[in-house]
Amino acid sequence: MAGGRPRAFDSEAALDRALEVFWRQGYEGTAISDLTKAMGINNAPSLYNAFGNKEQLFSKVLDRYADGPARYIREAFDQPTAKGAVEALLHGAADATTDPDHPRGCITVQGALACSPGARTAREELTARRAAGEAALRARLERAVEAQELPADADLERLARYFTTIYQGIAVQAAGGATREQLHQIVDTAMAAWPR
Amino acid sequence: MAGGRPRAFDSEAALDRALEVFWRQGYEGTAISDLTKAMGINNAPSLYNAFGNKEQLFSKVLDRYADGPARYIREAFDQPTAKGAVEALLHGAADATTDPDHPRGCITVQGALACSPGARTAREELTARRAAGEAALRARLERAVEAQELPADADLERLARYFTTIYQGIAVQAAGGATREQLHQIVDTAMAAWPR
DNA sequence: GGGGTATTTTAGCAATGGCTATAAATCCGG
DNA sequence: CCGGATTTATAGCCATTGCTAAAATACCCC
Repeated sequence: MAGGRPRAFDSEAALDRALEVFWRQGYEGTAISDLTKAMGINNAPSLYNAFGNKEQLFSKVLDRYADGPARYIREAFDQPTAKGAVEALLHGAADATTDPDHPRGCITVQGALACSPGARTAREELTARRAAGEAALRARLERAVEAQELPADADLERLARYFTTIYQGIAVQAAGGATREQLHQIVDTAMAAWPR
Repeated sequence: MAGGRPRAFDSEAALDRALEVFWRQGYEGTAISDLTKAMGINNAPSLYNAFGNKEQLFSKVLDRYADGPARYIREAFDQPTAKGAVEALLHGAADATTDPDHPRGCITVQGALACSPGARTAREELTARRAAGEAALRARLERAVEAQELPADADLERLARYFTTIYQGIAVQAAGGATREQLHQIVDTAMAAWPR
């Protein structure tokens, strides 16, 4: 078994660059040439060889996003209380969506909200990932019922959907230029809906 | 003064069709050929002659949106109380973003959240219109202070931004497939933040 | 029916879209 | 230094993008 000609670029760094572009311009607003340029790849075939087609690259980029800039989401669920978890999630979103080192907003929200039929797969993937986030939050709330932090008759689906809506609204606000402080204020206001 | 050859299509009906397409596919996901097809115009020059270029058409479409499917927004502010106005606004959004006669979501949110540099003007126009909505809500809250519905020290900017965030979150939820009932529930939950 | 006006029609341009066949280059093990 | 493996490089395909010049058509008024 031999080795073959080595990659001329770092795969993970290239994925980070691709993430940046998709994040800023959305799936449909991103051309392959935008990607190769940003990723430091001189030619399209190298990109296709390494990451598959545009859809497949987008999917890999979303994984990278979840493990990188959006890592705080999973970590938020590790908070000792569900209320703390939601606060960590939303304050984390306020920070992440206004991080000067990244595009504004959340790629899961703005990556492909409305698009042509040709981008349907990408849109559906994002929809599924958003639904998965909501489900994860709901699961965290269920643990809170078991721990008697929340009453047994709390409407967890409703709560999870509400806070997910806050999250997504924050992402839109960030994309529109809201400041970090303003977003944190929104979170504080939103927490008024926490069951008492 | 003469008349010239008459239009072969109804301008307002054509705008409604264009709205539908931009709403469903976003600014960047919509091709001129998509528009002419949907608008019942056989050729591009007729469209350019009647509505200007893509950006200008998009702007006209947004006006049409505000006067049509999104008319409920302005009307909501006419409610006798500010709380009633916010409720009318958000419950109206729950209905409008899930209207089976229109695409899901809100064109102001999903029309151009993240896009290529070529769509910058469209994105900025949408951002401005969202900011205008937030400002209008804030103005309505100011009237409520004058009417002593709200305390003089209420943080109106914060409240307006919070409910705007709810509105935008609802739009994302709707685009992702949430049901009308679920969205109304979100509104009820969100109203817990109303000052007491 | 002719003049003036505004529209539609036809045809197409230059640029870009995603993607790929083919060939050259660079590695490893022997 | 050769053979197998893998990646890069060159070049380009075909469809579509937003948009437009030029010509043909249809109306009103006189």
